[in-house]
Amino acid sequence: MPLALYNTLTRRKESFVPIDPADVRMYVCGPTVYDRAHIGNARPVVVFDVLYRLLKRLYPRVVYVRNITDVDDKITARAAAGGRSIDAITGETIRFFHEDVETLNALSPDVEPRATLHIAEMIRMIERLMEQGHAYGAAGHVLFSVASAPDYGVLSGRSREEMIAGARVEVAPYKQDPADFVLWKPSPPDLPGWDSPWGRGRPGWHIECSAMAHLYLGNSFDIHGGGQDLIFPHHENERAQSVCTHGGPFVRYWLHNGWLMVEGEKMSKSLGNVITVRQLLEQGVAGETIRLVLLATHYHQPLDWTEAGVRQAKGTLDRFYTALRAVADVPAQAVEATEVMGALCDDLNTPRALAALHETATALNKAVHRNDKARLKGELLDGTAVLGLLAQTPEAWFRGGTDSTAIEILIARRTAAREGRDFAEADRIRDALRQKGIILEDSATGTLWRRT
RNA sequence: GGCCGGGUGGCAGAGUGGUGAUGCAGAGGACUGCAAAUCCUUGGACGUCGGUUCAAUUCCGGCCCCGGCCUCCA
Repeated sequence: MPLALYNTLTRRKESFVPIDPADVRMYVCGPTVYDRAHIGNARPVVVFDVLYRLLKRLYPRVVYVRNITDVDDKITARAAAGGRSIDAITGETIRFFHEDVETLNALSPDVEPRATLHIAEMIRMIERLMEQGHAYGAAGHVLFSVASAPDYGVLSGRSREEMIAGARVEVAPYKQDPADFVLWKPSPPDLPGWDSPWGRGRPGWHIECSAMAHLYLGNSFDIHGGGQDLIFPHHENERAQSVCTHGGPFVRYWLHNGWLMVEGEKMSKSLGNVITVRQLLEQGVAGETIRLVLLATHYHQPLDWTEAGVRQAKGTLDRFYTALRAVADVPAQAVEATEVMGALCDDLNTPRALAALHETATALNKAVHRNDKARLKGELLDGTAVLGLLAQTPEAWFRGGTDSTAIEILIARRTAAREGRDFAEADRIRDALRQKGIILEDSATGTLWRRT
């Protein structure tokens, strides 16, 4: 099935043609590890996880690299404020990040390189840029010369003049050109630093991605992803560095996910409405529910995170798991969810894929013949698998973490009451369980229960 | 100020030059002791003003509103 992706570089949806179909390569900007992952961090993780799963179905080999930025002024500031070492903070935050990402059912990337372990590669790249006249030293810094990059600005769609005219930040006096940016900056003894030809210092923000992408994916690769806010300056600068270092094309398809809002407002520290994955989990929102909320809006659109949206995602998963539970005794047939694949191959249209899954669920609920059930069950499971959903059993989804013994005893008592036509007692037991968040469902074959 | 994206029914959210996705919520019905779940039926939309067209929610332009970026925020 042909895949089409919206390419930020051309501002068009294009058919995806890999450089080497036997070795598809993707790089996604990962977290800066100084704090717990919030839902804005979770969005690209989940979105590009779906793309990764899709690519793995379409191509025999996919290499997915997602970096970890573990040197950054925000980390340094956090360390200074909390009186903790940088290593303690980054180590803990990486552990937390992995925990959170696992609850979101995101697959691990093939490579997850840390910036601090690739300083040598960065230095080498900066040296090459200097040799080629794309970079210069000034006041202990090394700066990238934007004027030397022929097509600088094509990714973000802005001219150098516009950027300089619109700049709100004072231009450092040592820059030859106001648009030039830092490749390497000096570090005083109290800040993290590495020895380099330009003295003890630390890398600028963009060079780590250029260096690590080059190391693991080569001069040029297929897909580069990240949040929309990274288009400028991060990806524009990263692209300029890489193109100037290696000559030819860098990335074929640039993909950017939209911004996330909370209850209609921008999510920001100043508004105090930042929601972390951890907070949601502690409130009892399942990781799978979080994942579905993030996939219920097309990745390119802004996503408004709301309580209502969380409830709706939970309801959708209840519906899917209910359909699955009803056919627990029917083995799934191995079929491809072609509607879902078609939707995802159309620029990762997850809402359309979910609509198709709803229709499959309805058909499954209606099916009477065993072979229809087997086929539709297979279709539902295949489609949700690409989306990374329905990864658990209905049993675990509906009852996970609940002590069932007491509930089973009450259900047995209620069944006895019903058999004796004592509906007042039966309803009393049902209401008592409902108070505890347990919903009963009577059927011809017995009484089922689930948590709300 | 410059650049970019968006405005779809009560809500969420796709899509399309001409038969109005999908889900939730609402209404009615089937099933049930009553529920729950499930199934069936059903009302309801394309910010605004113009233009192109036989025909526009869909293409073009103006306007209004919302969001984002503009040197280190995913």
